[in-house]
This record gives sequence, C-alpha cells and structure tokens, in this order.
Amino acid sequence: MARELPKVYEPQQVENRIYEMWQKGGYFHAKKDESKKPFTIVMPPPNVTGQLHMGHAMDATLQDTLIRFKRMQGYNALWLPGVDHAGIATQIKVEEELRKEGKTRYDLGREKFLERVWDWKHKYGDRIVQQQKKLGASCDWDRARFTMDEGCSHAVREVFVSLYEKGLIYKGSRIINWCPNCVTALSDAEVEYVDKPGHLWHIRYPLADGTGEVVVATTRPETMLGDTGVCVNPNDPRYANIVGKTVILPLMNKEIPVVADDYAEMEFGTGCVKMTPAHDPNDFEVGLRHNLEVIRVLDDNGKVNALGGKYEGLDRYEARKVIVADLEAQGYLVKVEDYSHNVGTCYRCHKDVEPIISAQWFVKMKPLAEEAIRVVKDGETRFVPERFSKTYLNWMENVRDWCISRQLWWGHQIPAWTCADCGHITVSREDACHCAQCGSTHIERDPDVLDTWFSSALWPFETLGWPEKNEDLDYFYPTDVLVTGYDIIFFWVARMIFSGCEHTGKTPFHTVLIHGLVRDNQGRKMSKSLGNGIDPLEMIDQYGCDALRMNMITGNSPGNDMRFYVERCEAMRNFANKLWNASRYVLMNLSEDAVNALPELSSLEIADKWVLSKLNALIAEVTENLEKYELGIAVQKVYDFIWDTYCDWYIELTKARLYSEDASRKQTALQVLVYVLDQILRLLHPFMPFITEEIWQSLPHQGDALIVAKWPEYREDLDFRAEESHMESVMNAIRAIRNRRAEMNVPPSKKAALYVLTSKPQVFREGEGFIQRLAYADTVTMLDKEPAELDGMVTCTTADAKLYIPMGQLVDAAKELERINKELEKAQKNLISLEGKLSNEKFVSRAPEAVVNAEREKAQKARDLITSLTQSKAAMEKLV
RNA sequence: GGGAGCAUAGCUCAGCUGGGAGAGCACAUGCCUUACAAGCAUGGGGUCACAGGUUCGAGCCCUGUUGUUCCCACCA
Repeated sequence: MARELPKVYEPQQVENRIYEMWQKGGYFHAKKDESKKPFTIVMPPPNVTGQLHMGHAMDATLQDTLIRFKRMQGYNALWLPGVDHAGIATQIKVEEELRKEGKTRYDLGREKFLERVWDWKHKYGDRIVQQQKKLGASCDWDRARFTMDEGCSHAVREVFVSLYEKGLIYKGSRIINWCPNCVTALSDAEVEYVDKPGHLWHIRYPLADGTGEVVVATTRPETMLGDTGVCVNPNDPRYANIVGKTVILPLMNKEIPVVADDYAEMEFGTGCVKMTPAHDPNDFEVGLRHNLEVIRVLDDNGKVNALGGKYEGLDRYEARKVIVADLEAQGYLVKVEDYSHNVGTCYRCHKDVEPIISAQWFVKMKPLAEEAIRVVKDGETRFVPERFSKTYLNWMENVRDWCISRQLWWGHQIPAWTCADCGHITVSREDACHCAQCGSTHIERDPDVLDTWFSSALWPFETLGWPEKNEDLDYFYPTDVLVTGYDIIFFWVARMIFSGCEHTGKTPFHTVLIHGLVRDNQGRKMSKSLGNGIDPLEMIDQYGCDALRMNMITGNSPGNDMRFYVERCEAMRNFANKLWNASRYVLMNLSEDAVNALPELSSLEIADKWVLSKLNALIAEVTENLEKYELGIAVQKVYDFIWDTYCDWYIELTKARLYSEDASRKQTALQVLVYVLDQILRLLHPFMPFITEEIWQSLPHQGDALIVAKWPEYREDLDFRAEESHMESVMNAIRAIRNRRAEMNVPPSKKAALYVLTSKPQVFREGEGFIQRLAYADTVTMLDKEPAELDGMVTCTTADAKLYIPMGQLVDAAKELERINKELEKAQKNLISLEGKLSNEKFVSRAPEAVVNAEREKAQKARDLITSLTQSKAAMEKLV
C-alpha cells in the first residue's frame, strides 16, 4: 500500500506533523454557518504565568474529546481558547524578576512597571499555548483571547459601569480579608481556611470601678490594642451586674464598655468576649449594634500602626509575643491553653490573612444570585455529575457581597475618579477628565484594579465580542458545555453564571462538566513544594500524546479525583501500538486499487456479519455514552472492541481467507477489515486523535482528514443478531478447547482431531475452518450421537455443543476425573439454585417473562451439561 | 456545626435504567502461531465495609453504623 509503516508506533514521528496538517487545513476554525448547529466550548483560560500541569492535561483532554466528537457529528464546533492575566500571580512573578535586579515595583512606578509586565506577557504568554498544542487541542487559535486585551477591557468597563449604575456595585468600608504579604484585599473565596495549632490566651480585664474583673479568651492577643469593648450574653447571670460598666483595657490603659449581645455564648470559655471591631467581622457587627469605636491597629503590611501605642512598628507576630510577655509581667495573663483553630490563609501565598476594616469596592450579590439560583434549579444549567449543583446552590444561596478591588497594579483599573473638591465619585465608560457632579478637574482615578475573576466571569460572552452586537455572539452564545475542575466552581463557574444571566439575559452554558483533581500515585495533590508533580509534556515525549489522553479518560468518572500512574501511560502506549500493528496487518494485505467500502452484503460470511453486528452495537452505545458525558465508559468500550473483538478475534478469523487462493473471499474479508478499521478509527479519534489520523491517512478514504470525517451511525441493515450468536457458539467451542489443551499442557504444534456433537451442526460446519485454525484441530467431524468409544477422549461441553478430542496417552485419567467431578459439582449447584428460583411462585409470576424464560433456558442447559458430564465421568471411571 | 464523596480482586479503579461481578497492572503456566513479545493463549484470585429494610431478585434503591477524604461555616 501507499506507505510502509514501521513495526512500532512512534508518536514523536507523527504528532507534530499531524497537528500541523490540521492547522493548515483550517479544521479548528469555526465560523458562523446557519446550515449547521453550533457547539461551543470556551476554554478555562490558563494563567499567563502558567506551566502546563496535569490539571490542564485533564481539562484539555476532556474538552478536546467532546469538541472532536461534536465536530465529527456535523456540528459547527468551536473551542475558544485564551489566557488569563492572573493579577496577583503575574504581578508576583514580575516583582520577583525585579527583585533580582535589586528593585521593587515602587522604584519603577506604576506605568513603567506595567510596561515590564506587558513585556513579560509578550515574552512568555505564548508558552502555555504551545504546550496546549502538544496535547492535541483542536482550539480555534485564530480566536484566542487574553483577559486584558482591548475587547475584554471594554467588556469589563461596560460591566463595571452598568452594575454601578444599577446600584449593584458600591464602595464601602467593611471588614475584608487582607493579605499583608501580597498587600491587597481578597475576596472570601480567595481565603483558604487551615486548621492550625495555636493558643487560647485568657486575659484579665479589671472593672474600672475596682469591683472586680472579667476574663476574656482570645487566639489573637495582639488585636487587643484595638479593643473597644467587652461583650457578654444578655442572659448570662454571671455578668448581669456588670453590663453597662466599663473595664480597663490592659497595656493601653483605656476604659472600654461592657455590652450585652447574643453573639457571646455563655458556654464558650468564660462567656466573655473582647471586641475588636476593626479586625474581626463579628466584632464589627456587634460594634455596629452597640456603637463601639472602630480602631484599626494594623497597617497594610501587617505591622502595628501608630494607634498601637508603644507597640507601633512591630510585625503582627512579634507584637503578639511582646504583648503576651507584657501581660504576663503585669499579671494580666490568667492562663494559656493549647487550642487549634481555623486560620484564614491567602490562596496565593498561603500566609495568614488578617481581617481588616478597609474601604473597598463590592458587588452586591443578593439580587444577582436570584437568577443564578433559578437557572440551575430549573435545569437551564445542569451540573454533571448532578451533585455539584448542590455545592453551587449552597454557595449561591449564602453568598455575601463580593470584594472586587485589589491593591495591585496589574489588572483592569477601576474606572472611578474621586473629586478632590466635592468628594464625588465619578464612574464612567470613558476616561473621566472632570467631576460629574461639580465639574472640577481635580479628580483622581482610583488606583485599585479589579479581581482577576471579575474579567474571567465574563469569559463566555466577552470572547465572542460582547458588548458589541455581532453575529458570532448571536450564533455561538450561549455556549454549550463548560468543562472544569470542582475546585473553581465558586471562583469561576458561579460568577460566570450570574454574569451571563445579568448581562446577556441567558445562562452562559447548559452543561457544566466537572472533573476531579489529578493526584500522584499515593493520592496526594501534585504540588511544587512536594515535588511530586508529573510533567505532562514529559509523558508525551515518552509515551505519546494519545497515551496520556487515554490515561486521563480511562477508568475515571466525572467529578472524581484520579491517581496518576505512569504505568497506565505505558498500558495505553501498548494499546496504541496494538492498533498500529493491526492496521499494518490490514495495510500489508491491501492492493493498490483497494477501496473503502463494504462488499455486497450477500458475500458476507459469518465472521464478517459477527464483527459488523458487534460494531453496530458499539456505535450506538458509544454515541450514547458520549452524549451523556460518560467518556470513561465510552472509551472503555472502544478499547475492548479494538483489542478483543477486532484484533484478537476478527483478524484471526480472517487469516484463513486472506492467505487463501480464493480471490473473492479474500476480497470480501479485506473490505470488511478496512471498513471496520475505518469505523474504529472514527470512534477512537476523539480520544486518540494523532494515531487515528495517521492510520486513517494511509487507508483508502474519502475526504481530507479524519478530524472532519463523519461520526459512525447505527445501521439497521448491518444488524445480524442471529449470525452474531452463531459465531459466538463457535468461539465458545474454540475457547473451551484451548482451555482444555492448556490445562493438559498440550502445545499448539500438537494438533488433534475433533468430534462435535451439536444441536447446531450447520453453524459448526460453517465454523469448521475457525476451529481448525484457532483450536488446533486437524480434522473436525460432526457426530449425530455420542461416540461409542470414549477411551482416551477429552470432552468439553459448551452451551451448544459437546466436543470430543482424542488425546490418547496425553490424558491423565485420574486428573481428568477430578476435573469432571469439580465441574459436575459446580453444575449441580447451579441447577439447584436455578430450580429454586423457578419453583418460587412469586418469581415466576412477578418477574418479567423474558427474565423467567432466560432462567428456564439456563436450567435446561444446566441439566444437559450434567447429563453429559455424568457420561464422561462414567467413561473416565473405567479408565482409572 | 452543616453538606458531599469514597469503601468492589494483591494495587489503582470502572460498573449507565435493579437480573452475567468486570478492566488495567501485578501473579502463575504454556507459546517467537507469517500485524504486534509494547505480543498470543490459558488460569488463580472478590462475604462488592458492616447491620437492617424494600423487592420475586440488591454491588446498585431506602435507613442506620464504622472507617476515610473533601467542601462550606464568624464560635472568641
């Protein structure tokens, strides 16, 4: 045939070439075409700083598989890629680079610093894209977007202003999560709570009137510098008499009030809580109710500020030590207990987060959440697996206002200008040059930028041109499926849904396909600090992209974490090689003028009908599985069909014909071989795109490329159930004979005669050749009754036949008798259980008829088997 | 405190609507059978965590228990 294929599949020789071919063919590009239905996936944009990791590989494999499946089904499939500017992550990277030069971002100033970041983006921003291409991603790269590009910036500005105009964005002083290390505010979602061992310090606060004292307990003694009250439960008899009095705040020597509020729980600690409204969200709330002063004692870097008296300038942890020591020295410390508690940490740098009162911008979430809840409850957006909708709804129903301002430079700067003269804040789509209220030109733009997720939230529609009206948006939006890990449901999925609902009036996708995390082979998260990460690119180099992709999908179900085993890559590489060699077998036998078409159905033989019928069922099932997002099940079926049905059986079944002199029989076999191979390649292509395309190109084919070939469909005319079951009868006989020979250690080279007693002589006559070849029989003889002489005969019994092999001296009568007894016992047990079932009146009357009949058949077969085994037993006993 | 997942062969995991307990790897035996030793054939190995319940029938549905992992939540 056209090309001589190497004996071992070498992905390195194939993948880049094939990928280039696809790109040149423009197959990844989707443009509006009313004659086709669109199918759209927007890619979760990886961080521009990112290095490809297994999570990306998982994400990309699932999406690419779906997109390729839909493309082959005839949809106008668009997979829209892009990259995220990743505010904090990127800024930190560039700042690190600066540090090596001995500089900070402040040395450069905002403008110069941003130039540096853009330089960095232009230099490295493409790396992750190149890596994704290695995964075989069939994205429409022409449409690739960046969350900071002009269009996205425009969309962000539009959304900010319109939400502000609707009163859904506001600026206010609230307790927010502050990372003193990253020096910025964080949203609630960006805080990770970690259980850390700590202490509970019990501190004595004397009553100002000298009549006693209260003892408060705290995990953060340094915050006492900002204490402005003490809180007890109004129903607590122990403290009823001191409510309204004041206590002296130790170290600060300040009088602060005792207030009564339900917040204090009588059972916990002493029932008495110190109030630090500037550094604790609950205290803040209590403070509001009781008019407590708000004194912020920590600065942006987590150091005690001027309001902290003599502790000014101390870092929060140093301050803690010194304060505890002072308390102890002055006799205020009652006791210290070990106490482990939840500490909020920054999801970026993992340093402890400080709750701090600060003026920030917020999105008012309640009104936005309503519709976002409705679309999921009404099934307009469905999570796969379903259980994640619970996670989502639970979050959405309890969502709090979203702090969107960040004290960074890299990001979308907030379009708000504050007037130095009248204090009015002007929020505007165009850059403002004067105050909208008083007209003053003494206005200054808010230096803060928006949370990175603010722009990611718009991803499904900003990438299609929103807010401009355009045909792509009309055609491709709403998108179809969103594929992502469960770890960013809150960060991203939830925010996309409410953003889509609010700004486009439509939920952005009908399905959210959730996958789990890829862990190491011990079940640990892959992480830099553990050094247990496995580089997907390395796996691709070693085993090929297709093998890695198969590893990601096989044996995995949606939403569940998976452990990564290099061994499975190896297994999948072996599978690729298996397919490769099967294809070589077919190609070796193909003539120059071979065509890819089924022969006349009338010329098909039993094996052909068997394989075609099995293929037909496979097509129906795999298509259904894929449509239900059961990729793991789908791929398993294709794998089994290829290895077991096609390679181990069908190819073997065709060998006699291929090596025979009968040209027309040979031709039929070849055409079926090619046809089935072609169909297999199509079914496997979404999972293993490279090898399938490479082989397909070598086969006779119509069309330019497998990537755009038509997805197989079930064909009524290829449903050969009767022949399928006849073939299975013959195969069962072959298996039984092989089994018996293996038990007796008879080598394949040692052929033996075979006598067959069967109720389906026709079938076995047709399968004679197969039995000879695959069960090492030199002759096959049909019997119409039990052979008279059973000496030296080995018998095996299948559902349809009794097979006799004269093995002469090879038969160890004692051993054989033992085997027969064992089998007989098993059969009798089986029969007893079946008869029990059938004599159960309830079973017979209530179970579906088909089930009952099947049991009756089984029982009959069991009886036949017992009869036949009993005869064999008798014969064998004579020999012992 | 609330919620969710998981528990099936030595290991890692599938098992879609309840009727046959499966795959890969590992293990054992025999094979270089003209596509493939990265292979072929054959085999051993499971109380489907435990206890109840529903059902003619439960790995699958319901209740509870135990173990384990994760998510959410302001108990100082």
